[in-house]
Amino acid sequence: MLKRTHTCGELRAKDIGKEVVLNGWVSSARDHGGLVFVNIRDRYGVTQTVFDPANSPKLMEAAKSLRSEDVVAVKGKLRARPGSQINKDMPTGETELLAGGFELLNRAEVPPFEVVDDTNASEELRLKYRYLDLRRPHLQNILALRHKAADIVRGYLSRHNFLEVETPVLTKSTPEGARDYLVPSRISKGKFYALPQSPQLFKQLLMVAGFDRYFQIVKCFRDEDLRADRQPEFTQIDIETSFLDREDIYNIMEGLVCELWKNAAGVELKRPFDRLAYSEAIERYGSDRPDRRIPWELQDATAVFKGSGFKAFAGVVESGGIIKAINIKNRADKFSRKDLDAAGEFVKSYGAKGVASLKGIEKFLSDKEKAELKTKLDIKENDLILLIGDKLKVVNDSLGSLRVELGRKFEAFDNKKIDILWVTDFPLMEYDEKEKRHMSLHHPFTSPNPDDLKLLETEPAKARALAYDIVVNGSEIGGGSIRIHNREIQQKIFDLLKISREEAKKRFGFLLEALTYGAPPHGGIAFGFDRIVMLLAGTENIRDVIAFPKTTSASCLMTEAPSDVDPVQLKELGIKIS
RNA sequence: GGGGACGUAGAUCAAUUGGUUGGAUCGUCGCCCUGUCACGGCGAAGGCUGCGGGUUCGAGCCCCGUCGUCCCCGCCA
Repeated sequence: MLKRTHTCGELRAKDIGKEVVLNGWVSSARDHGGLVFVNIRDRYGVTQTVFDPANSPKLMEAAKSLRSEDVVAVKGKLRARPGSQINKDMPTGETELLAGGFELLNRAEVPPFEVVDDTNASEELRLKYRYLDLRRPHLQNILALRHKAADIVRGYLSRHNFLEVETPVLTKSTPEGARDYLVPSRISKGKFYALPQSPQLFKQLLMVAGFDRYFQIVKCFRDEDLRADRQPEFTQIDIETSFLDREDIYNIMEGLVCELWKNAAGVELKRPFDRLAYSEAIERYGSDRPDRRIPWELQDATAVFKGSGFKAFAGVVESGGIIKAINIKNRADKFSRKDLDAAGEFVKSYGAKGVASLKGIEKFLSDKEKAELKTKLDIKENDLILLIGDKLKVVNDSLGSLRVELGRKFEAFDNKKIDILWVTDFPLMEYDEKEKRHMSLHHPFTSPNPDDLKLLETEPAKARALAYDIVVNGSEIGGGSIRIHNREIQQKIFDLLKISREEAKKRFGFLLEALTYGAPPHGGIAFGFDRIVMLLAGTENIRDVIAFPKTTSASCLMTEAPSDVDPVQLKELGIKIS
C-alpha cells in the first residue's frame, strides 16, 4: 500500500512542491464534473486533495466513486491554492494535494450519521456506533487532552519521587461504601471476588511496606446509579504518602493541580488554594462542594421569623427548624411567577415543601420584621429574596442546590473563572437514622483530628476528621485523609461504627494485622480523573471524556453488555439464575 | 426505588380538536457541472409512527403496559 509521508494536519505553505502521500478517511467528496475535490481526514487534521483531468483524466474518473468514510491513500505533489481559493478556516488551507495516484484501502458503508463535529445525531445512535463518533475531531481532541493530563500526572509525581504500583482488580469486598461489582470464583465455587471501589487498603499496605510515595492511575468500580458525572467504572489518580501531614499533602497536590491546569488548559492558578471548613461551607453555601463563582450566599433568618405573622415559618421555628434566605441581587425583574413555581418544584425534590419569595409573604410580616430582613440581607431595589424554612439539612440541601441552579440560569458569574478550594475538617462520622448507628463520612480508616479524640467518647458526630476534599467550580475532584496507623484507634473507630471484632477481622483483618507490624504515619488522596478531564475540556458530561462509556442504565449500546452468558459458563461457576 | 422529558424516512424534526394521500431539511441514489471546501442545479427512492394491548366509525395523536435514551432525587465510605 501507499504509506503516508505526512499526516493530514501538518502540510503548510513551506511544504509546497513536495511529493507526499496521505492516508486517511474521506470527510467530503465534491464532484464538479470536470474536477473533483476530496478532503482527507485523520487524527491530525484535514487536507484537501484535488483530482484534475489536466493531470490525469483517468484518475479523476476513478475518484468520482469516492464516498464519505472510505479509507484512501493519495499520492501527489503539494501545490499552492490559487490566492482567492485559500481557506483560512483550515490550518492546511493554503495548500492542496494534486492527486497523481490513489489507492482505495477500504470501502465504507454509508454511515448511520454524518461524522462531523456539529452532528445532530442522537447520543443513543452515536453510542451504538461509538467508533464512528470517536472519529469526530471534538472527541479525538478530548481523548488527546485526557492522555496529556495523564502524562502530566505521571511526570509530576515521578519527579516528586512517587512510584506507580499496580494493585489487584480481582480483590475482596471492602467495608461500607458503595455496592460492589462481584466476580464469581470458578475454583472456589460459591465465593466471589469484588472489583475495587478504590485501592484504599492496598495503598495503605504499600505504606506499611515502605513505598512512602505511591500513585496509580487506576480503574475503580461502583455498582450505583449513574449521573451526568458518574459512571460505574471510572478512573482515579490514587495517591498515598508516608511521614507527611495535611499541610505537606496540600502543598504537593496543589503543585500537581496547578501543573495540570497550566500545561493542559493554559490556566495559571493562584497558590495556596483557599481553605474552607466543612461547617462553614454548609452554613454559607448549603453544600460541601460550594461553587463560589456564584455571588449569593445563604443567610440565616430564623430569628426574624420567631412568632412571625407568616405562620408557616413561625411553625418551622417552633419545631426546631431553620429559615434561610438568598439575596439574588438586582434580578427581581427577571424572575416571573412561572420561575418561582419552577423553583418550588425544584426544591421539592430535595424534600423542601416549597420556596417563598419575600414579595409573596411581605403582607404577613410586621414592619419590624421587614426592617430586620432588609438590614440582615442588605436588600436593595430590585433584589430577589428567596426563602426556605424546614429542618436544617433540608434547608441547606434545597436552598444550596437552588442557589447553584439559579446561578447557572441567570449566568451570574464569569464562566472562564476557576474557583478552587480545599474543604477541610469534615466530621468523622454521622448518625444514620435508618441503620441506627454512626457511619463514616469518608471511610473507616480516616484519622480523627487528635484535638477531638475526647469527643469520640461523648459526641462522636461532633469529632472532626483529618479529611479534605478539593473542589473546582462546585465539582468535587478529589478527596482524602490522614489515615489511622494505630491499631487501638482503628479498633475504637470500628467499635463506634458498630463493626464487630469478628466482622472486622473477617473483612480486613489483614489491614489490622499490618498496622501492628510498624505502620508509618500515612495519608493520601484520590482524584477523580474523569472529572478533572471534564473541567479541562469544558464539558458537562462524563461520557465525553471516556472512550467507551455506558448509558444511564449501565449498559454499553455498542457491545450490548451486560449480556446473557452460555449456560456452560454458569455451570462451571456453580451459579443458578433464579 | 421515585420524579420529569423524549421515541415518526438512514439522520434531525414537523403533522390543526382524534379525521381523506404523514411533510421538511440533511444524507443516499441517478443525471448535469473545472475552483469547491456543509459545492451547486435537476430528478428519484426511502415510513409496521419503538413494541404489545385498549378506547373509538376512525389513533402518529387519547388510555394501560413494556422496552430504550437523557436529566434529577434517593444511592454514590
